[in-house]
Amino acid sequence: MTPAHRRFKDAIYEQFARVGKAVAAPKRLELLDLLCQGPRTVEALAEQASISIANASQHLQVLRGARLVEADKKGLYVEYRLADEEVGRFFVALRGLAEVRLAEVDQVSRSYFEQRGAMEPVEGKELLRRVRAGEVTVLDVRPPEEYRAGHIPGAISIPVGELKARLKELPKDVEIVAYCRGPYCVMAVEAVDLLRKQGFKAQRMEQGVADFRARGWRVEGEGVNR
Amino acid sequence: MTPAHRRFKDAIYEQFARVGKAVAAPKRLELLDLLCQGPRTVEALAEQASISIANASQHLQVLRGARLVEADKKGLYVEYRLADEEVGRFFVALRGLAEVRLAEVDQVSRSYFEQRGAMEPVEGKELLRRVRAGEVTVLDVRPPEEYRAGHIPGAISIPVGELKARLKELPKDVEIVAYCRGPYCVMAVEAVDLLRKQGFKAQRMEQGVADFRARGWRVEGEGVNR
DNA sequence: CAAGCATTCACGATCTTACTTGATTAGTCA
DNA sequence: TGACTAATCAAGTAAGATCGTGAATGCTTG
Repeated sequence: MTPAHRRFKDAIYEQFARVGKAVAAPKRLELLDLLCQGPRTVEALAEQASISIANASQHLQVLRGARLVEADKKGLYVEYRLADEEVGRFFVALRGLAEVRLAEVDQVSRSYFEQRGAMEPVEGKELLRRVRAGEVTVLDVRPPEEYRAGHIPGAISIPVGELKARLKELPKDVEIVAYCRGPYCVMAVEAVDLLRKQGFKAQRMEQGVADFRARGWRVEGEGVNR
Repeated sequence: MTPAHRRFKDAIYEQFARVGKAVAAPKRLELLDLLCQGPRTVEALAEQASISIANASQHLQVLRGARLVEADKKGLYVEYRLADEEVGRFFVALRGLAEVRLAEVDQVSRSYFEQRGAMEPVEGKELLRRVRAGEVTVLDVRPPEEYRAGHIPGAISIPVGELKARLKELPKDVEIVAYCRGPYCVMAVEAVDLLRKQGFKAQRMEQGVADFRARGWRVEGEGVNR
């Protein structure tokens, strides 16, 4: 017969493990990362994570079972979103722990970004300071829905696909800092690439809105599409 | 043929999931929690988590594979410890997320603590303030190794098993605040129970050293048994 | 009411994980 | 050296997870 305190501990850690299990699959982490950018339909999530809709639906239900995300019907679509700001912070913490502890994260991203000629010339901290102080033009290159769901204060929105056609909206003389979904998203890398070739002074910022929120910094335009 | 950016994303999220998988099993979380209190041998961990030694060893290797813990041989024993303070903070964050999001955590612990007559009469914040200000006698009822590996500044160490025999070491007039491994550990509950029956003014503090570290507060006697 | 569509459910194939038992390794101490 | 011991490894089983396919659900719109 198991003693009561053992049964209690087993029950408690089993609950904790619900959260652990929810973040144990790579695809669920990718979905969570996408949801950190803003709410989305199942279809959009499936497409952006490159999985089938049925599969996405199942993963989302696992996440919902752990109460990390919530869903409600918006007309014909079901819209999923993070259940709580705390979930975004937790995701950023997990990602940060992986970055700190797993050398492979650095290897994988280094090999990818280097082969694309992406570099880290400017000090991250100094760049963040200038962004926050409004000393540079901040450019959000994510899809417009994500910009609407929340963006860095003062940023202008030009999706990376439209950038080439909308270059005239950008200043040639002041420095431009482009950002996207976060350190492992490539949209801002592409944007900076293009801008530099066109003679702009452009930098990439690794942080996205999830990182800003996790640091307790202000994010503009939240809750617009609730 | 999968595009390069997809392969990159898959590789990155797979790395993140290593951390997720490591915290997906209840027993591994229990081991992690124990290791937050201080380094331990495989045998001690197995016993305290109520699993076989072989099983504990395997779980510990999973944790080590995710670089969350480190091990080195100390004479006849292998001593495991957290790889990084960040790991302790991550564990506290996961636990906190489960507490906030999962009503079951509250239910399970409430039903257990209530049936033992444990209560939360004092405001947690006010209690913490008094502990940090040194206005009360702080009592650490964990095993002495754990006290040695790190304890709340100014706390005195009397393991819960020895408490009855060592009551004379405690003051009758000033308030005593007992703590143990954390909110889901029952040692401090027992201690407070005993103390009150003996006419002491005793309170239980839910926080343990892991919580103090996670808040960036000072912990005394760290690294003594490295 | 019926057609259309986004999402979920159900089932099965394949893979992974947790845990046990028993053997093996690598260190200690007489 | 040889008995002893902590920890790991290896193999097997049972349970659980991932993901695809195709059918079912339920809302919306004509």
